[in-house]
Amino acid sequence: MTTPQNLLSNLAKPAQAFSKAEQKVADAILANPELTTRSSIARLAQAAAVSEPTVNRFCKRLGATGFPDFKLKLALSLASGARFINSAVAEDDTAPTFTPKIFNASIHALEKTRDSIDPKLIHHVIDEVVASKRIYFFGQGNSGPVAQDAEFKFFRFNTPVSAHQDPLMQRMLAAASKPGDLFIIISYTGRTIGLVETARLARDSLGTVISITAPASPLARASDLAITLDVGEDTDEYLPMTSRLAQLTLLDVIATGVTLRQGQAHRPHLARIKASLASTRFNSAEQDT
Amino acid sequence: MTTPQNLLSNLAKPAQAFSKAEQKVADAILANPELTTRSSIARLAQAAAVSEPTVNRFCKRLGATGFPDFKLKLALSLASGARFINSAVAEDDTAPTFTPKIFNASIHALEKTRDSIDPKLIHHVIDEVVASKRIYFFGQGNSGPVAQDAEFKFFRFNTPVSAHQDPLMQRMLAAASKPGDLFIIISYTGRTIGLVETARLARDSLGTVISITAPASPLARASDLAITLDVGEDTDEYLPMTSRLAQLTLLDVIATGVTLRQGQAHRPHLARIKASLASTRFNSAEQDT
DNA sequence: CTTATAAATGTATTTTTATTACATACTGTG
DNA sequence: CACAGTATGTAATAAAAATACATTTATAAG
Repeated sequence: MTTPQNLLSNLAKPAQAFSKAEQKVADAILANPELTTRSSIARLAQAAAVSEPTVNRFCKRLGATGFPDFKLKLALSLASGARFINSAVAEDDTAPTFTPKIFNASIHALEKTRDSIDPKLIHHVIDEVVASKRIYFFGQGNSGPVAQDAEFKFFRFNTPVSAHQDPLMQRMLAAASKPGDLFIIISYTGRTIGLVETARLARDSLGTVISITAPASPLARASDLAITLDVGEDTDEYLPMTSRLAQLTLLDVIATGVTLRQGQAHRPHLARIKASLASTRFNSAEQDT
Repeated sequence: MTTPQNLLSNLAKPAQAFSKAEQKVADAILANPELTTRSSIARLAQAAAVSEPTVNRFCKRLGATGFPDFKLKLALSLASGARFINSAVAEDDTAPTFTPKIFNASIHALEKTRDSIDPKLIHHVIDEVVASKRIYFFGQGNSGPVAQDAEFKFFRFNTPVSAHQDPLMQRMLAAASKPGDLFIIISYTGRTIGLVETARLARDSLGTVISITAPASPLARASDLAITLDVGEDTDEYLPMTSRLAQLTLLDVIATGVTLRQGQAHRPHLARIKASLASTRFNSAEQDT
């Protein structure tokens, strides 16, 4: 993806030392950025009540090579929802204002994750999943539901799978592991003592450990493979959730990869699962709940 | 946000009846779309080995008003990751190709949800949450983990909250409800018989029911308030997951709204929760797990 | 296999748009 | 208040895009 230039927030920044005429240009653009992306330099110059070269200089000052390039960058930063990204939710926000902010933060986190994932690593993880005889998903606290979700996702494969949130259960299963057992451990911080110890136990007993966690964390070091997610997290106030979306999507990527690897083999199995759900629905059944 | 034009996928579509020269233009653009957004019409014409008016006509045929407008739209569809959106994961995809596809599908789902949410409805939902004395999150199957996640999220408020996935438990709690009890029921299809009955039971007993579900579904009709999500779902093959991301983010929006409404009041409570987690971490504690 | 006709493409021109060079008007400082 | 130095505008030039129109190419009827 193109580097987000985020022109727009630069424009609005009061710290920017614009000259009088340039400020007029900035104001005119801010008044209707959408329109600006489709305007000619003459039109914008008129709207700002300045001369055309002033507009041109303004564009160059902001890092564009000229007016057309500026319009392009502006359009790009408009498209990426930059309008809200940098602005955290504030005390005086109301539903119409904070709703897009939160969605945009989530979108931004997914974009960031998408651009930072190493496909080779994913490939290796899929290898491990396909090779495994038994899969355990472990998570505690907020990551517990993620593990559970993964269980549903991986249930369609023929490999036995289960999710566990209870630390004692996790520890027992890890200690009893044997080759062919795959432990996928999810932890945003990678610092939860219980999970790190569990990972070590599992490897000591010859199980394989894959973690989805923070870069350079104790858990990452204690794993055979670590998919590290560095989603710049929300403030102290608002509990982390964007990381969970990234984790969930990542697990979906892995599940999809496994599906593709298995090809046609697993499909009858899938059909059986669907059929078993039909009777729990008011007609026109779909696959989810 | 701007309507995604998705020019790019139109370009690649083989169904498009392009003439010989126009096909050359399409190929030239597809060869390097990024570059095209910064090219002049002359440069592109040369790259495609056609005349300039041909390029211009090509642009108009694709719905642009001219070449500059075409470049703008192309840049926009490039930025929105349109490269992959319409292209479902295919049998011959490998990790480097399907990974961005899945992330983009998720991003797209969130964008769609963001643009379809009615802030007034969110406002009402927040009213109900703030007014409630007890909150229950119900979900079955894939939505179970979402309910559980919500429990974590809402735990920081002083209102007692719990999540339940067991149908019998759900039914019992619903039947025993009283005014002040708020049931938030999550179901992608809105057709799970057990959940719809549970909703009715809860309302019969004077509890309040809010659902996060499909538009015009039995569950939506059985609820006091229904937040409907219509995330065009994945194919039959790949189980629905984008809907869950939308649900999760939506719950985050609601939780944020409640936080803002409560203002400073709940903060000591939050601090206490954080302190209680500190000892489970390897130094430098963060808030998630 | 012509030939008429329409569609497609290209050439040359005009119009629009952007940039540059340069002149003028400000701003602040000694 | 004069003199840098910067900021802005004017006018000319260059670049880009769109148009009008000519030519070619394909298509179908005879």
